[in-house]
Amino acid sequence: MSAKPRLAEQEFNPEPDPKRRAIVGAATRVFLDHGYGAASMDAIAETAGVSKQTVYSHFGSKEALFEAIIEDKCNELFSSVSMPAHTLTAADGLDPEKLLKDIAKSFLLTVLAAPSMALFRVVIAESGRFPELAEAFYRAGPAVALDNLARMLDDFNEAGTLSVPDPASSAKLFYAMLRGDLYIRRLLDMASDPTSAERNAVVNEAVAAFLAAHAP
Amino acid sequence: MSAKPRLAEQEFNPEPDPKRRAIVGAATRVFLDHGYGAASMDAIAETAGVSKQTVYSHFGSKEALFEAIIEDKCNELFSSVSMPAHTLTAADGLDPEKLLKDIAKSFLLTVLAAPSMALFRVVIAESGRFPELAEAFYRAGPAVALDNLARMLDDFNEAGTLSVPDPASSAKLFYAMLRGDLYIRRLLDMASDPTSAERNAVVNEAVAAFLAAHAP
DNA sequence: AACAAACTAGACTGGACCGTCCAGTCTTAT
DNA sequence: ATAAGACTGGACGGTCCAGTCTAGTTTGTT
Repeated sequence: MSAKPRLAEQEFNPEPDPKRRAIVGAATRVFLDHGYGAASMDAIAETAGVSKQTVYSHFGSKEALFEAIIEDKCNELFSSVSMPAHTLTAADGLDPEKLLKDIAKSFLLTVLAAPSMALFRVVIAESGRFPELAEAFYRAGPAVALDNLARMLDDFNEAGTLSVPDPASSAKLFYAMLRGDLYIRRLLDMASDPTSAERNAVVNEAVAAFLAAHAP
Repeated sequence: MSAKPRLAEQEFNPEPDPKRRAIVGAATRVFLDHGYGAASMDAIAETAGVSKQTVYSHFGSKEALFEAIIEDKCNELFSSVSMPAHTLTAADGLDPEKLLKDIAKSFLLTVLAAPSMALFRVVIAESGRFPELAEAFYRAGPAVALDNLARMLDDFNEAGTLSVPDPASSAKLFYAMLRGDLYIRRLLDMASDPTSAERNAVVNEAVAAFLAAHAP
């Protein structure tokens, strides 16, 4: 009934419902800042500059709004993670070191940034109450990244550039190496958004160790 | 005023106040199960089999109780992590592979178990509201583990058994390798407590890669 | 026995919050 | 003009909870 109260005013919409976008933006900020429990629907409505009733017209409940916001944010944040590897998979004859470094840099740039951290913290905190959100998060992010990297490592293995007998495990190991001390401290909100130099130090050490362990 | 209402009834206490212990136990369960916000003081009092006033006599507020419980649990869980390495540091002439595997197994056994996971989830979730708890967690756990491992790697480096030019960074890398996909899925509450075989698979792969990257 | 400290059970206050309702306004299409 | 539908702003019921208070009971010490 309340799924899509909006009619197709314009099929080629320049802005698909500004109120709805305002609500989504406000809810994203409030939920990611305060967590599910501490976020109030009044605060969301006020932040959006919208009446509370309007919030309930678009999203039926606090739970529904929360789920919509989290899934939205997952897709937004992970779109950069899932895209580039597709184009890279086909490219053979490339330097494994450069490619791994590019992937690692892109990964850390996304994952260590404040929005990803806030999302991850909330998803972890609510994984008990919203297990389906935790799974959606995993499938949209880590699962895709692991899949792409494993496929790429398999290419390198067959090309003889690297020795990767178990691409899936090696892909997991590679990303694990990138989630070092800095990652933990970011999760605990003890470190601020790192500089590219700090990220590169992690990238270089991880890639060097990974290459040493997978020399042909 | 309410810091220590209890007198020194027995200096050599066989059980330092059973009521207090009941409250601590109940609060630990409730806080770790439901998180700070969703935990109610009534539920804690009832679980402890104690009146609410007694809870407030021992711990002045919900915040104070929460902080006490979290710090308690940190010290309890990390006592196993901080102890063994002390005895190992002095032992030279040992096989690095065996030692690293022992450390890794002990680490994963502790860290992937349900109580550590529950604690970590809550600390992450409340790291914004209770930054000092996040820091206490880090200092009692990761910091100690990193310190001990770095010292040990330095010993191996000087003995020539391994090549470790930067022990602190290598220690971080080693623990990072252990926090792989299984760790993430545990954090997201998607995987149940792993079997020793599952843990050992992670250990073997990580130690092999670490040794390859630090061959003398 | 007397007394004080600790405890219990339950009522109570004050406030936050979810979700609903409603009277009235504004926009848009017919 | 009229009608339909979205939105506002505020009030409101019901629930939950932190923390306080009271009156009465247990416990241990002197």
